[in-house]
Amino acid sequence: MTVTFSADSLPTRFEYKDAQKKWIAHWDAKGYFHSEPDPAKTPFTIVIPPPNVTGALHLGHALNNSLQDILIRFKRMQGFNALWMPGTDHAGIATQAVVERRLFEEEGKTRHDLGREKLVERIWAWKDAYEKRILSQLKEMGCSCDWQRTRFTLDDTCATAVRQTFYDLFAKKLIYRGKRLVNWDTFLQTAVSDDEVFHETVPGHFWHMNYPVIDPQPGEPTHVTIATTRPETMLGDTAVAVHPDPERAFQKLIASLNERIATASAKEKPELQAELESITAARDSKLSQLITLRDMALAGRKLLLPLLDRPIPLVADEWAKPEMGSGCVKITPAHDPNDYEVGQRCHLPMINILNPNGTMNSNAGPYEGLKIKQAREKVVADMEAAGLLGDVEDREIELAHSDRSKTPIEPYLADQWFVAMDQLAQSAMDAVSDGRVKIYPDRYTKGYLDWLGEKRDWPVSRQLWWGHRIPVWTRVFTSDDRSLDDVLRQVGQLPGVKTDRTPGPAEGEETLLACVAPGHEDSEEQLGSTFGMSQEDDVLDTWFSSALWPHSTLGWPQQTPELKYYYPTSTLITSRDIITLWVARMVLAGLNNMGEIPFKEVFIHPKILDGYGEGMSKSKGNGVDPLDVIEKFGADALRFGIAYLTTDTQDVRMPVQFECPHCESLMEQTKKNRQLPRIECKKCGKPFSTQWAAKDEDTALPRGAVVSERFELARNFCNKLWNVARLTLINLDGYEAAPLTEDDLAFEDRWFLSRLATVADEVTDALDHYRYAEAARSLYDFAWDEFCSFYAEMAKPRFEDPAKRPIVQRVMAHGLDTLLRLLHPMIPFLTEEIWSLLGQVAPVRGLESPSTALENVTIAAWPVGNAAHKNAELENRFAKFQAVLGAIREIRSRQSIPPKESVEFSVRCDDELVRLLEPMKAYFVSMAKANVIAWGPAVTPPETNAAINLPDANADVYVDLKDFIDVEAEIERNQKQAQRLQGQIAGKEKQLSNESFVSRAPADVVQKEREALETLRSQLASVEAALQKLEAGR
RNA sequence: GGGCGAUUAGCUCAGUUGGUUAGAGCACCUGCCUUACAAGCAGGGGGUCGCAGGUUCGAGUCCUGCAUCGCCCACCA
Repeated sequence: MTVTFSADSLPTRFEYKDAQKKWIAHWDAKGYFHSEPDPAKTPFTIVIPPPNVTGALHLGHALNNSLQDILIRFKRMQGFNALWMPGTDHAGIATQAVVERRLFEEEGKTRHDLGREKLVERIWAWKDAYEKRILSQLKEMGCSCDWQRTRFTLDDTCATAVRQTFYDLFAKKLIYRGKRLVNWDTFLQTAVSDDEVFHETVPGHFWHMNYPVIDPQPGEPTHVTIATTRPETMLGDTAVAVHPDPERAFQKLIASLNERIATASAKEKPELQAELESITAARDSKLSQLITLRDMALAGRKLLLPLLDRPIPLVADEWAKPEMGSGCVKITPAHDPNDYEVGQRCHLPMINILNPNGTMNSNAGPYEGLKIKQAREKVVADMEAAGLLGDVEDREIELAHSDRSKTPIEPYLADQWFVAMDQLAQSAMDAVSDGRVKIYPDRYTKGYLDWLGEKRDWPVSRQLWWGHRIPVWTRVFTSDDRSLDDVLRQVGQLPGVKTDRTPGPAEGEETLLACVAPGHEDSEEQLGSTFGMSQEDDVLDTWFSSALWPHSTLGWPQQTPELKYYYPTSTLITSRDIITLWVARMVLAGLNNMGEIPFKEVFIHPKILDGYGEGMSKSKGNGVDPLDVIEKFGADALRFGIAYLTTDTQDVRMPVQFECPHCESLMEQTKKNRQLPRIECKKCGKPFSTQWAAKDEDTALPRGAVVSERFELARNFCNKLWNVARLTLINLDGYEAAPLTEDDLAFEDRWFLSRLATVADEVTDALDHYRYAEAARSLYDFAWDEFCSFYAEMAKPRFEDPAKRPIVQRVMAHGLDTLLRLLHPMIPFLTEEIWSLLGQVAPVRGLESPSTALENVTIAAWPVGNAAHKNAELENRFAKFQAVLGAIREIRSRQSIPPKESVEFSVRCDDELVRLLEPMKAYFVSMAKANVIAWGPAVTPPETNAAINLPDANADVYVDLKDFIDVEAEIERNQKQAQRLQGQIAGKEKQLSNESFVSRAPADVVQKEREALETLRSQLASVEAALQKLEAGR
C-alpha cells in the first residue's frame, strides 16, 4: 500500500496531546517496557528513587525521572535488556503528618481520637490516591518503567525484606535498643531525626541565675551563677559543672589566638585582637574564682537547686568553658545533648521533666502539668521572687524546629532502636573508595565518605503509626522476678525467634526482647499468649525500607530469578540532598544483605531553583506541576528542555510565570504573589485561582497554571523537527529503497553523512557520561543548523530533479531515520509519531543495505556513527561554501535588497574553490537568490559592488549592485571593518615582535600567528580597496 | 566554624588539554506571511569573562587572596 503525504494532510504544528495519549497506550499494549530475565542479553537496570506518596510530583521529580528515562531508553535501544523499576515510598512522618493535618483541619480530630487502626486506614486511602496520581504523572511524561513490577515500600514484598533485614541485624547484634536523647516533636509526639530538624533564629533571652552553695566555707562564694536560654530546664538539673583546669584552658585559648593573629589577614586581625583582649580580661577577673570552684567540685561540695531544693553536685568537666559567661554551666542530662554527655562522663542521674505532649511531669514538682512556656515564666518569676535571678539579656537564639510540625524541638530521653554503624559504614566507604561504586560528578564522593566516616549509630525507631512496625516483642521483668532466664531460654527455642536482654525502664528492671523473622506468625502468637510479651509500638524510619529498595524490589530475601539477573543494578540517578540519607544506606544495606553493591554508578543531578535562586517547594508556592508544562508545551518539550539544562556544575535556575487562564498572558511569579490564593491578571484584569485557593469564592475561579518560558526553546525545537519531517514526508512520494554507493552521492550528501556520523558518536559519548546538556545541544545544533537549514534546503531543488530525486529521497529518509533514533530518548512522542509516518512512505531504509524498519523507534537500534562517512576535510570544504553563501546573504541584508529580487555575484578565489562551488551553483539561486557571473583567480570585480573578504576560504565575494541602495551604509560598514582589522593587525604585530613569544612559544603557534597576520593584512587591503572605490563613486 | 559549587551579553546558560576576533536561546533592532515551519526565515547591535594579585611568550580557562550568592555538614549554656 502506497501512502502519499501532502501539505494538507499534515498540520503545520505537532499535535502533541493526541500523540502522547496514543503512544502511551501503544507502548503499554506492546509491552515494550516489560523486562524478563534473559541470559542471552546483558541487563541494564535502574531503580527509581521512589517518590513520596505525600503529594503530587513537581518539576524536580520531572527532572529526576526524565533523566532516568532518557538513560533507560538509550540503553534499551543499544540492545540491553533494560529494566526501570518503578514504585513509591510510604514516607512515614511526612505522609502521616499530611493526613493528620487534614484530619485536624477538616474534622477537628487528632489521631488519638481515631486510634491506630483507623488512622492507618485513612493513610492507606491517601496513599492509594496519590500513588495513582504519581504513576499517571510519570506515564504522561513518557517514562518507560516496567509498570507490572511497580512496588511500594510498605507492600508485602518490601515488608518481608524489612523484617528479614531487621532480624539479621538483630541476630548479629548490629541492632539494639537503648536510651538516647532524641529530638522530640511535642506536637506530633514523635522523635524526629537530626535530618528532619531545621534551625531558626528567634528572639529570646539569656537568663542569669544564682544557685546557693550549701554551707559555704570562708573564702568560698555563697552562690554560683549560671546562665541559660531555657530556665525551665533547671528543674531537671543534676549538677553544675566547672572546668577541671581553668588556668590551662585559658592558656591554651590565648596561645591559639596569638597563633591565629600571627597568620591572619589585615582584615581579620582587629577582630581577633578584640577577642584576645576580652579573653585576657575574663581570665584576669574570673580565674581565681574558677579555681576555687574547681577545688570545691573536687572536694565534692554541693549546691542547692532552687525551687525544688534538691542538692546537686558541683562537678569538674571540660564541657564548662571558662571563658564563657561565669565559667559555670548547669547540667540537665535528660534535656540537652551536651549535658547528656557530661552526665555520662560524671555518672549523673538523668531526670526527665517532660511528658511526651510537652507538659511538665511529676519530676517538676509544683510545676507539673504546665506547658513548657508556662513553666518557663513561672520559674523565672519564682527565681526573681527568691532573689536568685540575675541579669536578663535579650538574645537571638538558634532554636531547633521540627521540619514536619514546624514546632520547637525538645531534647528528650527515650527508648530508641539503633543500628550500629561501625562495620556497616566501613563497608559502604570501602565500596566507594575502591571504585566499585562510582559517583558522578566526583566531587560528591567526599561528602559521602565524610558522613559515613563519623559512623554514628543510626536511630531507626519512630513513634508513628504509619510504617513498618518493629518486629520485636518485649516483656519487662522486675528485679525480684527470677523467671527471666527461664523465659528467655524457652522463647529462644521458638522457630524464627532471636532473643536479647536490655536494662529495663526502672532501676533494677530488665527487659526481654524477642525479634521474629518474617513468616513466623505462630511464634508471634505464642510470644503474646504464652509468654505475655507484646509487640513494640514504634515503626521504623522510612529510610530503613528505602535502604533495601534495589534488592527488596527484586524479591529479596527470596532468591528470585530477577534478583540473580538484575542485581546489582546499573545506575542510580538522584538528587544530592539524599546522598547520605539514602544512597549511603542503600550501599551498606546491599552489602549486608546481598554481599554485593546495589549499583555501579550514581549520577547526582542538579536541582531546579526558581528565579530567585531558591529551591522549589510546595510550601513556598514556587513549585511547578509538570502536568502544567506538559499541557502548555508538551511532554517532549518538558523532557528536552530538562535535558538541555542538565549540566553537571550548575543548578537550574528557572523563573516561573503564572499563565492567566482567561487571556493566556504570562505574569512573572514574585515572592509576594506566589503565596496568594487568587491573583488578578495584569492584562485582562480578571481574577484566577492558585494552588493556595481554599475558600469557595477562590476555588470557583479558573486555575492559573504555573509555567516557565524556559521550555519555549524545546517546544520550538520540537515544532521545527515536526516541520522538517513534514517536508521530508511530502517529498517522499515515489520513494524506492535501493542500496546507495559512494558514487551516487553528491558533495552535500557526503557532508551531511559525515556530520550525522560525527554527531551520533558525540551524543552516544555524552549520554554514556551523563552529559545530558551536551547531548541535547549537539542534537539541537545539528538538527536545526545543519539538517534543516542546509541539508533540507539543498534537498528542495533536488527533489524537483528526476535524476537526483531518488538519491536525495534515500539519504533524506535515512538521515531523518537516524536523527529520530538519536532524539528518541529525549523526545519519545514526536519521534515515535514521525517514525510511524515515515514507515508509511519509506518502510525500507538504510544506505548500503536497506532493511525494513521496526514498527516503533522505541525498540529501534541505537545508531553507531559510520566511521567511513566521517570526513573532517570534507566538512571543512563545505564550510567554505557556507561562508560564500553567508557573504551573499549578508550583503543582501545590508543593502536591503528585497528578498524576491535576484542578484548577481562573482567570487575571486583559487581554482580548487571553483571546482567546489561549480556544482553548487543552483544552491546560490535557491538559498540566496543569487546568480554567479564568474569565479576564479582572475575575476574582476563588477563596476558597482559590495564585497566581503573571506579569509578562511581565501576568497573575495562581490555582489553586483546595479544601483546602490545605500552607499553610505556600505562605506560606514567598511570603515568599521577596516578599523577593527587595523586593531587586530596592531595586536598581532606587537605579539610577533615580542622576542620572548617568538622564541618560547611552540613553532607551530608562531607560524599560525604569522599566517593570521598575513590574512588580516590582505583582508584589510581588500576592504580599503573597496572603500576607495565607494568613496570615489559617491 | 568546616566543606562544595557558582559569578561570562539585559535574562537563562555553554565555553574541550591555556593558543587567532569568547558562543547559544530569549529579549532588542532591520527586512521578509519566500509552498516544511511566523513556535518561522535572512541579517544586525550588545560582553574590560565578579575584584585584586600571581604563574606563563600567552589566562574566561591554572594558582593565591577578597567579595557576593547558593548548598551540605558541624556547633551554638
